[in-house]
Amino acid sequence: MGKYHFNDIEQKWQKYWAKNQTFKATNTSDKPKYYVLDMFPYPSGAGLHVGHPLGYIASDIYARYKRHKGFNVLHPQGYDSFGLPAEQYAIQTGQHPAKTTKENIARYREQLDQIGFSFDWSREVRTSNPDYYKWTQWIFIQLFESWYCKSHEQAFPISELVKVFEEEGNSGIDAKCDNDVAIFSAEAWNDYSEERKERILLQYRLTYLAETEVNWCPELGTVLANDEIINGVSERGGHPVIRKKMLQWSMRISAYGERLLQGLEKIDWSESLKETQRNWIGKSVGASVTFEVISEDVNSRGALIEVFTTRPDTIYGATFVTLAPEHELVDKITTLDQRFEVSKYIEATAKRSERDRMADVKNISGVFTGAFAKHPLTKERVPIWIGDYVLASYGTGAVMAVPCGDQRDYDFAKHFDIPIKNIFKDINISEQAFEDKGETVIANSDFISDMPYKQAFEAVIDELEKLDRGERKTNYRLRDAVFSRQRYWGEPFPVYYVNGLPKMIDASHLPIVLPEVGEYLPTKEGEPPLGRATEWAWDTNANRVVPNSNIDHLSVFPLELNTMPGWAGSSWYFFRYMDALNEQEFASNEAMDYWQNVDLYIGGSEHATGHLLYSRFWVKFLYDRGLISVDEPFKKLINQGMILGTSAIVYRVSGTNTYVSAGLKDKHDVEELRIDVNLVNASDEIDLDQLKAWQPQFANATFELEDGKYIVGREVEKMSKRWFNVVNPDDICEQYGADTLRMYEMFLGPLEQAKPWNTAGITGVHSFLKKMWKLYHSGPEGSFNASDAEPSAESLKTLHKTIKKVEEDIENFSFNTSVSTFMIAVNELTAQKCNSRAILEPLAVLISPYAPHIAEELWQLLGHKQSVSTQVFPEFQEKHLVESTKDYPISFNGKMRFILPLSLDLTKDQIEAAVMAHEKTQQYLEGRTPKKVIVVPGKIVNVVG
RNA sequence: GCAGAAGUGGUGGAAUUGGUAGACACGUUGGACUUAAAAUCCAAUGGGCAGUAAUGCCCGUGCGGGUUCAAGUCCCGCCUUCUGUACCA
Repeated sequence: MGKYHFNDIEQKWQKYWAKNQTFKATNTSDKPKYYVLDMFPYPSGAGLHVGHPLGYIASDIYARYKRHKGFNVLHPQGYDSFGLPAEQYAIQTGQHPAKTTKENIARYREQLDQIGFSFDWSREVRTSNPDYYKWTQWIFIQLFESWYCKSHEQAFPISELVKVFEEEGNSGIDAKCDNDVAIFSAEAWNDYSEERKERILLQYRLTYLAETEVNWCPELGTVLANDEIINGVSERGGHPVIRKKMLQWSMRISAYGERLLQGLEKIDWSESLKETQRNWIGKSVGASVTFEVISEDVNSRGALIEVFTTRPDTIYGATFVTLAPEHELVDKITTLDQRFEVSKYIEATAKRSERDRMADVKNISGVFTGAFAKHPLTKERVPIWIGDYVLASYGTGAVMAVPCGDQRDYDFAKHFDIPIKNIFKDINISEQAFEDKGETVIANSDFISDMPYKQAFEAVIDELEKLDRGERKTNYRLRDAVFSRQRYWGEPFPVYYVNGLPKMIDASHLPIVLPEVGEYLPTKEGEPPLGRATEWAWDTNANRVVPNSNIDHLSVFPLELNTMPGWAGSSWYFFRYMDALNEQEFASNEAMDYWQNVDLYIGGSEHATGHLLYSRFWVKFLYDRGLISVDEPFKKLINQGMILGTSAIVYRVSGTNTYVSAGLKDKHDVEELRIDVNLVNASDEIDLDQLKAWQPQFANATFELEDGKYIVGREVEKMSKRWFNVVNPDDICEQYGADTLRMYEMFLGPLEQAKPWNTAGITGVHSFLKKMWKLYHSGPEGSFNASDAEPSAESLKTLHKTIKKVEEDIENFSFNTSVSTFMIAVNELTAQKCNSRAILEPLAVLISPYAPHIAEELWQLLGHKQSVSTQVFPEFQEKHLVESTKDYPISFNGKMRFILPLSLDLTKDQIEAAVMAHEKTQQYLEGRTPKKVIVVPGKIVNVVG
């Protein structure tokens, strides 16, 4: 006894919590609810590093704090366990991904438990478990069975759409659907074959099968989403990505563009994150304008080119039209004599990957089609060009080029010597385009001349509408999300094909379980890995999966070979926690009505345009269909900053096996190599024996030392296995304990800030906990000592200012400063020789969110039978400050402040300045009484309100 | 280019509504204890000047201006760094 044995204490209490299910949340309670969620981890083979728990510690502190405040807290955890790394490991080793995933999860769980989180593990979810992905498949079916009505801005069942088609046809429907849907009458619809009806409905469904141009990564053998591509190469592995057309499932997220944008207004997220989503949605308001193709050729005459512009006011400056190389009209309008040039150009751009195209944006390239279009207002003939600066995927894939008002059009026109017409009054455009709107008035533009931007903008659209040559239009950058992946380790689709048409399996037969395959690679024919499954066909009579050999296309049909992307399972998991064991529904209405949505969500900002956007989309959809009662998933969101690694670098003299210490590297031509940071001590010195044992290349190397030491260089970068800079929490827990780790991670700096991991300061936090222990063990030979004596006023003041500060810190998520507050409190109480229960008890409760294990132990020593974690702490509920103002004689309620001269040894200047200030502010103070006075010795009295 | 965030000691970082800048911690230095080391405890620690000393004065929050009795904090103009995004018409 007497000494702070953190390892014993921590194990003891972790066992206690598990055994007593201390943190199990109930779905019914008289208490107010609070839902604290972490972004669930992908269980990678490398295990947790010290960066992972940062956000979990913060949310755990908040969850524990809310329990003390009297809330019924839901604080669950689970695993996002489908994903590429397990699959790639399976490809290399032949091990089933389910097996490695299970092992990795076991390791994660062990590491998480060791840190003492207050998770309710009875609600754990794993996205790769059939009883979970059953509901992911179910939601997919709901999306398939829905369409989006733009006039109501809401999703409805597809059956209602069919009813309208049967009665009125589709001309009155304002739906978010494919662009090329033909208009039909009710009679026509009723005469269509079932197959044709299905094909039409597919154009309306919220998830639909379509030939889409996708980002195909040959190396990974899969399709990637836009946000999985960084600078034209795959996020994972950095492999090149090319564009390719494939039949894919897509999600009509574009239907929700406006609502996803509007919804940002009512949620408490950081401004930068909201801004990222706004940019991603990319709303721009403008007009669509139609240009008619004029040519002698009968084929192309009268063809209409639709362009989108945000600057209809500049329409009189349009001197040509540019099409994207992939534009569908290119082939049709190109004249005979330009045909060779055009096809050569298209071939050349198609070969270039997106990456290359992005890499040389400076190079202007394009080709003339030979065709002309009629300007809708001037009726003049303008040439039609093709240029790869126009993107097929944005707007209509065509632009009206206004060289005087757009720098890209300007550069293009200069390069190809196309006329530039100036339509801005008193603006010189001989050097560059004039892109500021509203800075000048329009000139040289018929009826809109002399109008300012806004007026011209409206006038042009009105005129175009009159001529039926354009209309007001809002364009979104947000594109539909491809939902098919050519992978094994993901959710199978509940889909089979009849004559190439997709059919949903009835929800009562879910889950459709991932089949076994011999290998996890695509087939020789280029089919996804599920193409290797021998038992992967759907028997519509038996309603079960049967061997492929039974396929007869009469009652047994092939199943979908793609799987769902990683974001499928993570887009709704926060509802599953509310009722994780429910076998009848994805969660019961009672559970969802009680928990509503996530009050506090903590996770990394890298999910800004992926998970966080898709989740909002699915939630809005589920809300539309009446399946849930909230339309935003996460009320408050905090992005914890990344903990960076500090890599250690050795310097090898080029072409040799000699390594020089960091101070000598400038004298040689050296290569930098990263070595395991665990071989280096706090003063950057390597243990050479360990290094030699670490990798064979160092065993026989020679080392040039400085002062008998080999000093490494340092580089702060992302913690990653490949930089050998990963620090595991296990070692820290063993050496200092979980409570130290928790407090130290908080002490490192503001939660949202990225910061390098550095163990240098950890002893400060650790010795604080030892001092804390000692405060409660002030008896002989360090024995436990608490008295029932009245606490001193001084100690009460220390306690209460600590309560106040810690509460404010937690509410503001500035956990780093509370650690300091605790240190000051313990120092003060130690100096006061305080051993009063009235102080020691609340202090233990107060620190328990941060250092739960030591708090439990002290709480028990104080004679309590119940866990400190379950205590509702009244002092947290009502601020309860000992009168700290009694040092100050005056009290004051107003917000004004004034300054007076106080002591006689002020200089004449000081007195004059102060008196002047006093007089100036005196008038504001009429009728007010000062609240608090700060005395600056010998100088000035400062009165603060 | 656009958008967002941030620049404070040797280091990580504190600083309510503008009110003693540098809390707290690391590191460093000195001291106590010890045969010694570790551990622990105590003291000093932004820079400069004056003084034996207590102490006093001056300068200091990226740079240049401004508002104010008072600016790390507010305003204007720059510089730098990080993060996201980008031929978005």
